[in-house]
Amino acid sequence: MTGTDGRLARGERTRTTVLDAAVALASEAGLDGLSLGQLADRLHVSKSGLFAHWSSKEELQLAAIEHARDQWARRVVGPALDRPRGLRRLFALHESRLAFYSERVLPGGCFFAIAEFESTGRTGTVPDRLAEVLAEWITLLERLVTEAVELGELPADTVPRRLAFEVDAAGVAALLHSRLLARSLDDARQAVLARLRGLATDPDLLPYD
Amino acid sequence: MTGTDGRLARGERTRTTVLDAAVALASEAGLDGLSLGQLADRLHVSKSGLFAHWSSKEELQLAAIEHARDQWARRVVGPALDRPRGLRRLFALHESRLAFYSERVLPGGCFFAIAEFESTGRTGTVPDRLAEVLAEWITLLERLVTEAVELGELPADTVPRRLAFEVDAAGVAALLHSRLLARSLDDARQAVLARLRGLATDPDLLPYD
DNA sequence: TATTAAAAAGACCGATCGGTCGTACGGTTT
DNA sequence: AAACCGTACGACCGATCGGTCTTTTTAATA
Repeated sequence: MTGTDGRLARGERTRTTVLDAAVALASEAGLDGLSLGQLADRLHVSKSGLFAHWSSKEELQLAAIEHARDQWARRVVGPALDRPRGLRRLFALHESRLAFYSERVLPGGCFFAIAEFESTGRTGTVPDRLAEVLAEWITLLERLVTEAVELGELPADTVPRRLAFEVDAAGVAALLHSRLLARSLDDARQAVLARLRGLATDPDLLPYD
Repeated sequence: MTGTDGRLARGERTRTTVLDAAVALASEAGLDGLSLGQLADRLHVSKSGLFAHWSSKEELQLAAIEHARDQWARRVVGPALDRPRGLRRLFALHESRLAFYSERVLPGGCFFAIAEFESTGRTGTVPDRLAEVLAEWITLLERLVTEAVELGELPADTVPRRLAFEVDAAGVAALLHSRLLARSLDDARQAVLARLRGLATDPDLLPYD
């Protein structure tokens, strides 16, 4: 009987638990401010126990990136892909992103935003991987815009890159100011909604408010 | 003769030099990542020499905030206030902000952006002061929008808070992605320009491209 | 039951963190 | 000249950083 090895299962459980806490901690302090000692304390495990699973802080950082990416795919991208292709899917993606922030899934708001700020000007495997994941995100936004154009729901002269930038910008600013400006999440929703309804060939594809 | 005390003058010179470096360093590593040891090394002074001017790291952080605020007022806000009140001044503010980023005045791009991200969820005099400065900035944007409305250059039903949010959002996203997306600064300019021209009662107040 | 291997702990390392203290230099005042 | 004060330094402190090594615990297998 070798179907489930209790030891490996325990390790996998531990790994998931640690990465959950690591992503949460890093969303506040950044990947750099992520301290192994604090992480161990918070989880009531020993610091050296962490090194049994990741051979260095950098490896844990890389694992945390993958963990955060999975979380984002499941909680933000996934639900949007359930909506019909085109304008509605684009706006749904924006909305589920804002929901991720307002529900305070992560205490710091967003793992990748602070990580991207932190890695400006630096080099290494961590910034490289972050750049890849962020390029993925922008590409997804552009693709959803392009699909809406192809479906005739947005004008043919739309510049997907720029509209994707605008939608993302509202999300970024909403996150950055969410502590300071009470209405930032609502503003971000309204701004994108008004913008998309203004461009749409059929505004009724989107909610009124 | 007590017009200028050489000792005080020397101290003031040192303080300015240190704060210049501190703001530059913090724009990359954040106010938290700002290390007194690294700062001292970079300036070729002793670490304890810094404590002759600021009694703690927190005091230096607060002084750096004021220094960065002065720099922002001089290099970004000042030039915009030279333009005529209304739409032109609003767009000039957005442009000089983007110029601040593209000229790489600070190696990390912007002192306040990373500081705001860093201080999410924390309390203390540093986050409090940061919140004040950022509220100042948003209020300035709102005031310029309101002035444009009062001059009849923007429609009467404009919501200043929301338009200010949109303009700021483009700037924030431009900064965040400036390392990753080559055209982010240009996109931020075009997006706001198109948005303002679309709203303006007289689009000719703004450039064509 | 004895063996084996993964998981976790504990003691410890050099480096760096923010911060303190005593001291020396140099310009100002008396 | 002496007293004074702002500036700056070097030595040093306890705490924490990322990381290593050895040992103990836990669970599956022979």
